[in-house]
Formats: sequence, structure tokens, C-alpha cells
Amino acid sequence: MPKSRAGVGVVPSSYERIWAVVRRIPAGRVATYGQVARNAGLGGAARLVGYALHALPEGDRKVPWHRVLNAQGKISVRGFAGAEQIQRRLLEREGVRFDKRERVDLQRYGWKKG
DNA sequence: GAATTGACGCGGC
DNA sequence: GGCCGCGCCAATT
Repeated sequence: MPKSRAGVGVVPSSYERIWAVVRRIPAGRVATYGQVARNAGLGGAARLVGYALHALPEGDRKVPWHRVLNAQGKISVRGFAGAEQIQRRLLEREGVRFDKRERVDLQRYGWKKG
């Protein structure tokens, strides 16, 4: 099947691929944009991940976007500051702890294949 | 079709 | 440890 992407109605975009990776993130764990980008096969296109997540539908309950942080283990989210609070709360609810600087220990909560 | 932007990452200072 | 510049791919204007 060469370029026969006509299978399912196409591939709307690489977004779904990114979302698929984010969906694989287990609860209580967080992944960085770069990691998601790599797992999605986008290489170092970390920006795409953020762009794709921002394009998520409002009823995205299948995509734990709140488990995606930047390489600094911090919440980025632009546009809606309230999202930071929501994201942090969701993560804390899963057992992820934040330090005073609102940062997560990626070495401990970082998403690992195993 | 070109230029700009966008929830970033990494190396260097 | 923080700030600066360059690079990445895709979507939008």
C-alpha cells in the first residue's frame, strides 16, 4: 500500500499520531513534548506536539494532555492561564507532586517505556 | 507559494 | 541555575 492512505478516510494530520502517543501515557506519569514528538515519529518537532495539543477538541477526554509538560517539567500552556491550574490539579490527583516552583521531577515521574 | 507563528528542545554563555 | 540563539515540522495567513 503505497500512498494508499485512502484507507480510513485519510490521515487528517499528524495530530492524531501525536494524540495517540499522548494517549499511551500512563496515569501518574508525565511526558515531555520532545519525548512525545519522538514517539510520534516527528523527531525533534516538539513544537508540533504543543501545536497539536492546542488543536485538541474540547471533549478530548481520551487524550490526557495534562500529562504533557515541557522539558523543564513545567506547565507551559498559553492563552488560558486557568489550564495550568487544571493541569496541575489533574496531575496531583494522579499522584504527581509539584515542587514550590510548580515543577515536576521528570526523573521520577518521567514517562518510561517500561 | 512565501513568510510568520506556535502548549518546545538543546547547546552555549 | 538562568538567559540567549538556532533548529524542528506543520498549519495558518
